[in-house]
This record gives sequence, structure tokens and C-alpha cells, in this order.
Amino acid sequence: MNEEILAKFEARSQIMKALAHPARLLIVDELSKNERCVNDLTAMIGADMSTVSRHLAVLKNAGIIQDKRQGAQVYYSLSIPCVMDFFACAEKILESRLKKQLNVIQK
Amino acid sequence: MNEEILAKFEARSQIMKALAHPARLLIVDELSKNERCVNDLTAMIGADMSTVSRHLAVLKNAGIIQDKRQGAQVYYSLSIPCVMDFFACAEKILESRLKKQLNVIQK
DNA sequence: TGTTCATTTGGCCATTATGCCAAATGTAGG
DNA sequence: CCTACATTTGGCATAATGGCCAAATGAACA
Repeated sequence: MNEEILAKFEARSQIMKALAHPARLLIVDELSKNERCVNDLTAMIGADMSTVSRHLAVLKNAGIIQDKRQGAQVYYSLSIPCVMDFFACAEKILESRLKKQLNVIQK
Repeated sequence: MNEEILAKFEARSQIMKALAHPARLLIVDELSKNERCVNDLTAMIGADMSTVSRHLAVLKNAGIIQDKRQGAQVYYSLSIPCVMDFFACAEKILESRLKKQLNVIQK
């Protein structure tokens, strides 16, 4: 595989990896509605705050979210709204998967 | 975190996980242009065929690609074209990330 | 400056993902 | 049925992720 091409797909996959965790998807979903501080998100997810902080770091590192300090708190928000398109397509895939399973059963 | 909500994000994340590997992204990209058998894809990726076969299984299991046997070969193709939208957004994220880095440097 | 609250980071363990080789399975044709 | 070719699966070693606790850092404010 060509070097340059490989680099391109590596870069893309880093973004996908960042989205490849239920807690991080929940975070993205929430941030698409409101900006939130770590404490808010921790309450919502129900994991250790250190864990949530790490998830946020992954998303930030991928360029999906951004942070802004406000006093003692750090507020996170989506940096690029198109991420939400992912979900629309994901739903289509899930739906089509279920339809296929249904077909198999009904045969 | 609510059970049902969790299940929803688990399902979504399975799809993201399937896309979270450079080789699999390359496969998806290629299949968006042509259907291909395992041998073709193996040549393109340059890994062991067993490895490629496993990647294909992951994508198929997620509902992203489908297979069809034709004689001795198995041909794979995209089952849902909207996956390609992912890439468009991924590019935007990468671009915006680079712009930010540039800003930092130019300050 | 000392205390308190919000967040991040270090360390460690358990789980999962990758990748290869070798062996098994499926398909076509002699 | 036997052989050749295409693909998948089992087994195993290694690497990457995720999660928690405890400790460190940052910020506000007495």
C-alpha cells in the first residue's frame, strides 16, 4: 500500500476510532445540543470522572470537540457539526441490518 | 446511563468500530467504486489474506458491506452508500485541525 | 497563602483487537 | 473422487483500549 494513501486512511481512522465508543458517542450527542462541563457529562455517563476526562481528551485530540475554560470548569462543545451526519447514516445501517434479519426469519 | 439509551449508542459504536481501522477504510473506499473479491483487496492492502478476510468479516457483521459468492470467489460490495458521507466529514475535521495548528504556528 | 472544588494525569490490571501461520472449508473441473 | 484454487477459521502472541484509584494540577476565594 502506497505511503501517502496509507497516511490518508490512518488519519481518517483516527477520527473513526475517536467515535468508536458508546460513551464518546453519547458525549458527542449531548454536546450537539449544549456545551457541557466535565462534571455534567460525568453525571450523565455514570463512570469515573477520570474516565470521562480521558474520553474527552480522545475526542478533542481527534478534532471533534473543543474546550474552553470558564473559571474552575472546562466547557466542551462540538467543533464540527457534520459529525451528526454520521449518526444519520449509522441509523440507516442499523435499520437495514434489522430488515435483513427480519427477512431471514420470515422466509 | 439508561439501558435503552446505552443500547442505542452501543449499536452505533459497533458501526464506528468497524470503520476504525485504516485497512477497513481503504476497503470501503475501494468497494465504493467497484465490487471486489478477497484476492483483489488482499493485493491492494498487502497483508495476509486471512487478515483481510477478518477485516471483511468485521465490515459485513456491522452491515456496511455485503458479499455474494460467484463460483470460487466471494465478491464484496458496499451495502449502504451513505458511508461515504463519513469521509466527507472526516476530511472537514482533518482540514480544520490543520488550520488550527497553522494558527498556533503563525501567532 | 491555605482550602476547596474541578479537572487531568500516572499507574496498574482486565479486556479486546490485530496479525500471522497453519489447518479447514467451499467450488470447479478433470 | 482428486486436485487446485479461493476463502474462512482456529490458535496464539503482541499491542492497544478502557476503567478505576490515587495523586497532581488549576482556579477561585477566604
